[in-house]
Amino acid sequence: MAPAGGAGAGFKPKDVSRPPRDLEHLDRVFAAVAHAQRRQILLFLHFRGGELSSGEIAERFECSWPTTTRHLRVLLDAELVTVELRGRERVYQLEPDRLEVIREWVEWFDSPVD
Amino acid sequence: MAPAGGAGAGFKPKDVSRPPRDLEHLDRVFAAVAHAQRRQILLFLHFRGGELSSGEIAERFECSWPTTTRHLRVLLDAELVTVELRGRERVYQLEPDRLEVIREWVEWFDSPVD
DNA sequence: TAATTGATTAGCGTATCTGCTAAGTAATTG
DNA sequence: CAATTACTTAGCAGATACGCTAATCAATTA
Repeated sequence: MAPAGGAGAGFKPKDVSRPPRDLEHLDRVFAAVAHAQRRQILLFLHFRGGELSSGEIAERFECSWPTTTRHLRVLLDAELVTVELRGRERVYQLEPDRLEVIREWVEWFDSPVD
Repeated sequence: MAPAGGAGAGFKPKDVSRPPRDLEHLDRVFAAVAHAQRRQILLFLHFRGGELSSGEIAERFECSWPTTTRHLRVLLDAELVTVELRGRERVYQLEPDRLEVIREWVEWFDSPVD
């Protein structure tokens, strides 16, 4: 047990030697949800059934469409969403399982101090 | 049910008209944990029993002490830690309950889409 | 194939973040 | 009370983040 040098993802014994990729991933997830609009986008996706086009998402926010596009890119890089091209639309899909790393991180604080 | 405009804290019906203070708080918490070293500080505090002096924390990290002091300030502003003065030491205490807002936020994604 | 629609990319300005070193404050020790 | 110890504050430089508008690209429609 040891929440790993940098970010402390909640992993099991066998994962001890995981490459830094995971820490980078955890970092990207936390960085992604650090912005209120990106959190909103994720929730919006959830409550709208898990998938929405760029336009539907951009429409929902007051900032410019390109700004929303960039937020979507950050969410994509964190793998919190995926995209699928449909005709000339781009449909973003929520990947709720990816949010588990956050939950797991918080759960470290439930662990006995020993 | 509605995760509130900006950040979507998990709150119950009676909280619907909470002032923006809560959204600001959620924002500060997410911003605070967005940095790997700050996440490490919280975990370090947890695994060391919940309280440590500035020196003990600063010692643990490679960056300069003032840099760590500022990270601690961010954690304080997010109310994830508190300080207590003891002689010339400053003892930081973990406030694990404050992490609940993160858990609650993630739990929105467990809710049925309806 | 020209025009339209849906969306991204490019590029820029400003603001915030993060790191550093140097200077300052406050309690304790000699 | 001077020196030391423990820590924070000030101030600066470089990197990132975020918002915008203009330009571009790709699929459809006329």
